[in-house]
Amino acid sequence: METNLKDVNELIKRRYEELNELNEKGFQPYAYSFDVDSDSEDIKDNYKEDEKRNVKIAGRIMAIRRMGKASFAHILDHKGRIQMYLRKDEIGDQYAAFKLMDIGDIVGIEGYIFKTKTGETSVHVTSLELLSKSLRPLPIAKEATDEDGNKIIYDQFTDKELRYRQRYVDLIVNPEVKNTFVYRSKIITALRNYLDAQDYIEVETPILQPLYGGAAAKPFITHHNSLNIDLYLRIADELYLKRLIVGGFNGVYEISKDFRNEGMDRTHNPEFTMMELYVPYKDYEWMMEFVEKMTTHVCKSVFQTLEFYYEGNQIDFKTPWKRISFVEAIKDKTGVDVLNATDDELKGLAKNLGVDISAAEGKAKLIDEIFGAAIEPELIQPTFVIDYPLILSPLAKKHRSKEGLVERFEAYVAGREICNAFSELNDPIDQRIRFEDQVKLRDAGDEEAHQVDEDFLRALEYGFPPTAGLGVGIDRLVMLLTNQTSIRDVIFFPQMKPEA
RNA sequence: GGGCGCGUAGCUCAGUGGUAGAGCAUCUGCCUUUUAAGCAGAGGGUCGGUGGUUCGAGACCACCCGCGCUCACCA
Repeated sequence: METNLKDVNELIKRRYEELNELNEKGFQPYAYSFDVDSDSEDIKDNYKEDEKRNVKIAGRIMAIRRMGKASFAHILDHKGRIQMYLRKDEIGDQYAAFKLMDIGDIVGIEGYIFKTKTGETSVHVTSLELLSKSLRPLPIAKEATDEDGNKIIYDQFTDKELRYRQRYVDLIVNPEVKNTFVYRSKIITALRNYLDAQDYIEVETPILQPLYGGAAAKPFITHHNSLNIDLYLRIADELYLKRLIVGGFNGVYEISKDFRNEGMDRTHNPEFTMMELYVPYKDYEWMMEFVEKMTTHVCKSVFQTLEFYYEGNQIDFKTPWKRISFVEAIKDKTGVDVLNATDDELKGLAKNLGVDISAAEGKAKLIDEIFGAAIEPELIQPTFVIDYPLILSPLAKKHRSKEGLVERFEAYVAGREICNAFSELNDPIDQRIRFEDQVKLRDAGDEEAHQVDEDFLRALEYGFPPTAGLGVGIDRLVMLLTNQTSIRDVIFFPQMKPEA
């Protein structure tokens, strides 16, 4: 047997030999199709003692117990595991073929449902077909059930590096991983359904952008060959979606990947999923209620509850959520009015809070750091933090009555931000001033300050209706609702360094 | 990027200077309701990599690679 596999070991070599033997005996090891008419869950849920219902199912062999002329095996399909029972005297040649099958092989079976002596609902196989021969050994774990009915898993595949690099294997052998991703999908579907039901339309805007904006972040840079220009991978969708509101849409949203060229840790992946929504003629007050209603819809439709458990905290999403003022919250906690404090006072406060102030150069960042250290960790139950300092928010509209503030809110849950929203700045003259202030910050060394987007300003100059805008970090929302502590556990293929 | 930790068989892990181990998985034999099936036997290793110390290194030292946790930055 020839193979190109460099790392052929005994186990893999053995499987190639079996593959050959199957071919020689006339068993096609890679089938074209198999008609399935049931699944493991249906079989277990709908077993009736007095009926030998016939079923056809397909799945991956996960455990084999051979006893000479009869065998038991478990197969895993998209719903779970089911046991099958095979007898040589009933399936003849196919039993010989089964001897050449392994854990990991994908098979199609036909048979009737029965219960074993020990009470496990199983399929008594009348026909067995190999659908795909597996050539690599799975990191298979064994399962048992203890006296109290708890599942015990032996030698579970736990190596995080391998699990992330070979997610396909992780998904096969760690069923709860699949669960989390099914929830992720359902959460996004629920969001989309809710937005569609309000008649907001889902749109697509450029990922490759000549200028980047809509957030404070460092971009990835790429190059277009025939135009011979550098382009940025978007860090946010905001500025393009607002152009569409200028264009006259009555509410647009986009669920998409954004890219930020920054550090990676358990809450940051270089590419991540954002949902942004813009609704004309509304303000941030309206948007707060919208966020409450949308979150309620997602929680109830996906999880049938508003109560969640996350990192040791019981979270209750019942509305209305608490609202606190950004500036007042800091003042109440520390006695310092960040709006009127001098730079030295802010630095002193930051130092007292244990903030590393060498990294936070500007006043805006200093204030942000202070909030992060003093207030954020206490925001366990859903809380709207409202009315941010203007200098933190170059795209938000000035507060209608409070000097130095903008109409902006972030919702916090379990000490983490889950969304960011504001009454959008629709005054093109003010927007230009804000951009110019950003340029000053950039010139002063703030790499994450905005660039001036002249086309965006031109769009505003045509007339941008008053608009409420919202951004939701989908990965973090999924983490919260599925009780995952690492973003890598809610992204199928998290960014990794190349394999050595 | 800094700090701490980890990397030994397909998987989970022992092994702190003297012949590379265990359980599961794999292979051979027996076994027609088993279920971590069982019984008897067998094979399987570039101990992440490269240098060094030593009579002798999986272990000690240096550097490198990868991963995890954490701090910094951010969402």
